[in-house]
Amino acid sequence: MWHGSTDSGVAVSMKISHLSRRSGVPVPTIKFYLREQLLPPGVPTARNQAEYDESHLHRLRLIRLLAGVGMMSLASVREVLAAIDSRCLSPHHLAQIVSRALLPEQPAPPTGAEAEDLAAEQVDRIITDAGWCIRGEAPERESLVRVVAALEALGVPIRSGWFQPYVEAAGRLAVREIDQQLSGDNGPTVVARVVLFEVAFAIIRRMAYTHHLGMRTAMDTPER
Amino acid sequence: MWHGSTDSGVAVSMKISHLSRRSGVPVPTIKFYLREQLLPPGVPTARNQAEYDESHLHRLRLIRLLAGVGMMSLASVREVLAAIDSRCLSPHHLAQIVSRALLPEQPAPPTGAEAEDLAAEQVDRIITDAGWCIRGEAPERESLVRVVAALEALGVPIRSGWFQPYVEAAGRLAVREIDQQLSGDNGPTVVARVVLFEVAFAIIRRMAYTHHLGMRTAMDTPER
DNA sequence: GCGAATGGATAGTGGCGATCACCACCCGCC
DNA sequence: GGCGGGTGGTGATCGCCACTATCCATTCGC
Repeated sequence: MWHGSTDSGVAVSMKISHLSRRSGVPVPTIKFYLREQLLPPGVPTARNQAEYDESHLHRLRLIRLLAGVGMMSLASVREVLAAIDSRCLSPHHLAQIVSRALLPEQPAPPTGAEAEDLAAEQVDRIITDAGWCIRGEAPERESLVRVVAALEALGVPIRSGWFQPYVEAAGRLAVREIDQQLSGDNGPTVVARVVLFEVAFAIIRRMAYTHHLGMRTAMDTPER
Repeated sequence: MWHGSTDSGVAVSMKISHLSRRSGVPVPTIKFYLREQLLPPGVPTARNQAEYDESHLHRLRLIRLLAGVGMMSLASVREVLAAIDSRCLSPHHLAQIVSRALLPEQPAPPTGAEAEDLAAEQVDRIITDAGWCIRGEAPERESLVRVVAALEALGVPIRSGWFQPYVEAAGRLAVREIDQQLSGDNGPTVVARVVLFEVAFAIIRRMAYTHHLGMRTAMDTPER
């Protein structure tokens, strides 16, 4: 596909077109990322020549991973990259930043504050029942309040304990994931792991859903 | 908030401004949705007058739910609404359509087909191990293959059985959700349920993650 | 009767993620 | 030595999307 090139060789440095070929990202887009400071500049060898290395390739791949698979905006990508670059962050803090960058930042729709408060109460109960210490201003809490409010507006009663299985499952998976990455992972790897696990589980969930729907409904598949 | 109005009364019909007030959606946007055929036209009473009813309000809320909470494009919203309107679909088929509308339709990045095949093999093993019957062309499978390929490119080995806990958890939750909605739900309710469950669990997962990270790292929270 | 609201239609906005165009320059190769 | 294509840097431009804005003849409601 990339007609050979030095992909498996010891190419410690390359020009932009080479970087483009190895990453699959078009040259103008790489230039754009450079301009946006998502990608650090290469080391200049002349007025209009610069050399890029493996680190640029890795970062380029990471950007495409975050934006493509993780569906982050470039602004969020920038934040995550900044977190990676500031080496003073533990892998765990880093993971949390990524996790939060993954959740949609809805601009707080003007929902009636009445139902909102009731939902907030429910959410708080869920959180305390779970034994979690989540701060009140956490973006996760905000989002969940909105969702619960919507559920209740729909007539789905959120009895206490309703979310128990979800909470338990989430807890188990979280512990597992954290254990997995406790070992010596560097910044980018932690980030990529978090994103990919998140997305992978969402897909698996959908697969399970589809399968069990198929089980219940013993019919031909609708084929879209 | 909506200065009283007939929100709790028996308003079977209303004008566009009333619809706007009760839904919180600005009039121009409602007009836009009407133009885009996301919202059916009201019953005309004169050349430039039409009456809207509760069904319009519900649909409007559903549109905002799908687009806002579910983060669907209006194109996907349109598909889902069409599925609701074609009454020949079982709740299960409907749920599946929604579930698929929720997953991102990435335009298949030009990844090397080599790693792709290897990942496809892994994914197939995961699926068969889980005992699921997912068709090879299912969009879920496609997406998962891409994610697994990315994971492997990152050096995260996907041994067989690695995803076991995920698969089991997903299965349990799926069964639970399907059970919940087996009873007499109408189209819109099924759709809203699927979307809200999906989003809610994603948030709960993130909460669990944050909590357990906090447990491991007994430090002050970074506060973004 | 008259101001405000309505429907219908066309045009415009703002943000985002690239992509194009241009240009001086530099490298490799004949 | 020269020439053709690649290179960096920059500003402009594009396409898409989800809305908004503007206008106008009509019509409602008081």
